[in-house]
Amino acid sequence: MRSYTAALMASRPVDPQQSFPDLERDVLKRWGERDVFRASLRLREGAPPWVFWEGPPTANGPPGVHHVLSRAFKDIFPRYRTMRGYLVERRGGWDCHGLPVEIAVEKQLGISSKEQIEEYGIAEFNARCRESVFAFLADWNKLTERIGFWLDLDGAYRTLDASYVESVWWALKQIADKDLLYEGHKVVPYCPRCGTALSSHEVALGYQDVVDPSVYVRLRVVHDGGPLQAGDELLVWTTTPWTLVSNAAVAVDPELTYVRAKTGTLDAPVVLAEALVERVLGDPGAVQILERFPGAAIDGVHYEPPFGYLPSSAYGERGHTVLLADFVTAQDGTGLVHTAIAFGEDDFRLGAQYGLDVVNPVKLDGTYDERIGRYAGRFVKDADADLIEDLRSRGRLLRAEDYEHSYPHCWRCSTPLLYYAKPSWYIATTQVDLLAANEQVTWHPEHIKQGRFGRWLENNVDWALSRERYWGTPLPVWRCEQGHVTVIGSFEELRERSGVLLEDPHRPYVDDVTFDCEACGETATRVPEVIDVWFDSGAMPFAQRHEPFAGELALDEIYPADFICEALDQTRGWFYSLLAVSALLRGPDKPYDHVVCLGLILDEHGQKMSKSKGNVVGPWEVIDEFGADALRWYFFTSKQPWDGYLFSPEAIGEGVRLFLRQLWNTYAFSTLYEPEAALADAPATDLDRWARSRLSATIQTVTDRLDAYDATAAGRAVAAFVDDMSNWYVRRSRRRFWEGDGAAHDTLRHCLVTVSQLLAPFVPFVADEIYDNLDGSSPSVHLTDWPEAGERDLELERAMTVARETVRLGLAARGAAKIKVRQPLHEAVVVAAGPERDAIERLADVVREELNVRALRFVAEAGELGSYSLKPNYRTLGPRFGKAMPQVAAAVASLDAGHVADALRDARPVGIHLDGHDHDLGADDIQLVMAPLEGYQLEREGSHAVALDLELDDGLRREGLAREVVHAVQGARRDAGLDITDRIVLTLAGDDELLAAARAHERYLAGEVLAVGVHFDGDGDGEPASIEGRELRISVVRG
RNA sequence: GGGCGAUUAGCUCAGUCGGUUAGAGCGCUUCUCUGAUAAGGAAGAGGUCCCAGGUUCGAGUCCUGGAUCGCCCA
Repeated sequence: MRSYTAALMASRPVDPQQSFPDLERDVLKRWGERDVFRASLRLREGAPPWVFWEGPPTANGPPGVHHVLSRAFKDIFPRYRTMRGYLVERRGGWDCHGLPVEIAVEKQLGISSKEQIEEYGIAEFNARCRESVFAFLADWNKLTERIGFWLDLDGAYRTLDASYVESVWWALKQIADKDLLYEGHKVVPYCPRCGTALSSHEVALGYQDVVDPSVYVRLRVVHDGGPLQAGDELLVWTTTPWTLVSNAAVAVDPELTYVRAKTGTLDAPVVLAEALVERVLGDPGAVQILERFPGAAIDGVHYEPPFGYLPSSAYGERGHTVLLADFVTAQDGTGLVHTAIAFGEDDFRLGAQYGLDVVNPVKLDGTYDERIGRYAGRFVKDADADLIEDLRSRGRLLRAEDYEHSYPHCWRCSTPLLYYAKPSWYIATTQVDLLAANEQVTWHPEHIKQGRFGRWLENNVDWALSRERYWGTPLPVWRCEQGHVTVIGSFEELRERSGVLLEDPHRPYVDDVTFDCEACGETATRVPEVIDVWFDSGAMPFAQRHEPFAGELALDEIYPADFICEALDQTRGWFYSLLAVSALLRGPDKPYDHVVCLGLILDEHGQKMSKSKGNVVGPWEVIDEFGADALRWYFFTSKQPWDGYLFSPEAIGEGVRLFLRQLWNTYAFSTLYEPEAALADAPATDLDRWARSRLSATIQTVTDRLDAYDATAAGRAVAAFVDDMSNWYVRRSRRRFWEGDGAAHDTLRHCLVTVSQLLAPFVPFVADEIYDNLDGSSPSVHLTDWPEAGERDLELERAMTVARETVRLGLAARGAAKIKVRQPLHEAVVVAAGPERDAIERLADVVREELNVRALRFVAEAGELGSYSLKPNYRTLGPRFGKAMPQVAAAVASLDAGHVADALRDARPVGIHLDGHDHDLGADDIQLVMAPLEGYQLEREGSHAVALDLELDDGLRREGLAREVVHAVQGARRDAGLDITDRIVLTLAGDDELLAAARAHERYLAGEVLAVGVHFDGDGDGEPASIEGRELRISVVRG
């Protein structure tokens, strides 16, 4: 066992009022001076690696408190693993490309369209993007450092670097070589303002509740056919009237039942799904059903389109006819679905199935082209009202109303998205087994795997990769006029073909590079698109190292990461792109092992934080007031992180008061007293052994929970131990510290130093300060090895639990009797038997002192103080007796309690009779419960009770008064502003009985108040005090 | 409309394998202790464990349905 005596002498004095933010700034300085982060990596050189990947944020906006959340969790596990002996490299990274950056620059420039960007010049525009993307880099770095997130910021990877781009190209080439990169003509969510298609994860970011028109349109049947006659009207429903101008067909479910119905208000019969008659036409009594038939019966029926701008022939043979489809439902609308091939995914598929031609009369800026007559040039969404009016005036409208629903908008500019058939480059992620890769990942919380993420992967569609934008990794696809496609996988390959070695691979420079097509010799030029930024981030594992060009690590040495951590919104973002890129390149092996998935941060009322609501709590205001440790501690321990947080400064302050202050004060106390030479080798007590055993238990729990990525339970276990130290170990051991007991000092020091190690991953600043002052044998706690749990003394731990319970009961009894703890009493009578009694006897001194009684008397029989009643233990008996439990309970209740108590004490079984069989019950099966006798002041719980002898004799009363005098003098010391270790000369005057009591216990009094001299001849001008109505005058002079 | 999650004291949260009388902290009331602690201790008030069914000897816990909230998707 190590002695801390030497270290003690060297320890700095500790300010109990220490400001944590100030302390943290000092610790940061020390880390800098001692180069601790780098030292922690050097220390583990050659050790087995434990791989962490930083999901790159974009630094073009200031970091918020939710970034502190993810950065706190990105820090705790790497710190822990480092202490466990792994080499944990932590490279920072920045996501540099993408629309957010372009939007910000557009705002700066006061422009808002692609034309304006090209007018401005792509080279200059991208140069501005390059600057703007790091506009808040300093803020990010400052915050990262301030919260103690150890990350290699100098060596951070950047997705805009040429080396990074080249690795991304390499990956795309690999994918193309597997025939998984293709250009498709698909309906994509498209932002007409940004002029680009959006990926599904981008669409997910922009759903808004909006009110759209909901229109029911009547389409006149042209020829008799099947159950229908010319002039009948097909009813279709849509919430996008602007697509009606390019209506190409009507879809029905072949198996659904439709009706031809006559209403009171319309001349012609109408056609719709039977199930929707009432919803669409109202009062069913006023509707006459003429025919009922399945949808298949009207296959091929011709109708007049709602608008005549585009002739049926434009769509081919089946233009403006009824088609059979599998996506029609009778959930809403009419059961007949308006189909505009260019503007819906289902529509497009159906059109392809029936061989309809794609006709798209909407230009890329979202306005109608010249084919749409009077609407040409108008933004489609703005034309809705006029189109509806047009239908109404021509008798084609059944009804138009408002319809509130959630509709996707552009996540950056809030423009409503259009679904739009466009050529676009895809990665065939449906051809790789993403589910198999996910299967091997361990998610925290578990349900993400099969739930949110797994369900989403099951419905995975091909990855729409291309963006018709400027600031991004250029799609490395060149195409000649013959349409031959060449995918370039490196700068060197491009140089070989074109003779150009790119310095900057971005647009517009890369756009100028051409070469002769290998297949036909014609000139190949690059396609104009850049790629989805999520592909950039998904390529981060190898691109951050410029692999495979650097040639240091193979893919299977790079993958998988041991740990990644991001917020829940990344299920469709980085979690997906990492998984997909890995699966595309290396198959179904897991890309990452453990994922901690964090929840959202809401304000204290559960509202989203937003600038417009003014409820945003910034990271700096919290850190400046409470410190980074406080914020970290809150995130780690206030709740399970994936459930999200109701965030308020008050909640953080509570953690400071209840945990950090308690820890700090315990630490400060440990530096107040020095061991006396004579007591340096004092023997360890049960209390010492208890503290060390509890420490071992805590090490076990914290290690176990951190291994399971459960910071919450781990942190709470440390807090519980710190509370045990502060409110029990130190409280019960104070006198030993005053006296200079070496064993007590060593125990407390050992516990605190070990706690500082356990806390190092959680609250790295306070932990390091405590370690540095109390031990300091290493330059930082973060350079130490994680503590090993020592042996535990389970019997002693259990005994202490019983003893503390006994104290609690005794104090409750005092409270009930209104006898202050200062007043000593003769004895406490404890009812306990067997191991409980052994436990209390073993720790009798602790119990006596805490209760301030001279003696403990044990009563094994309940009879003297109360009587036992019996209760069955359902937990043990339930599984054994099952349905018979009610009879067992009755049998137990009818046993003689005294007899059972005797039997159980002697470890003899108790028999009950049930259904003609005898059963033996043991001590675990029956609980003895105290029932009090009348007339006794006692507190009981379970089988265990404490009663107090309240009789006072003169001796006890004098001692009680002496304690009151001590209490009063301590108050006077404090009022006089003395340090707690100052010696005094004490002069008392006043009530004779008080003075007599003080005189009788003079040595005790002097010892307690650190008096080097006590005089009882005061002249009455000391500080007045009143004890039980008696007057005392106290004068205190520093001695 | 679908998926996932949540709902336990005024507030923030625990609650293991289904087991007796559901816990902690904060806040509140009363009392108390103090030679580290703006702390600690005791007592009190505060609960239809979202609702309704079901399974079970026994349900906060398992099942089914529903409500509300959040996120995601249509």
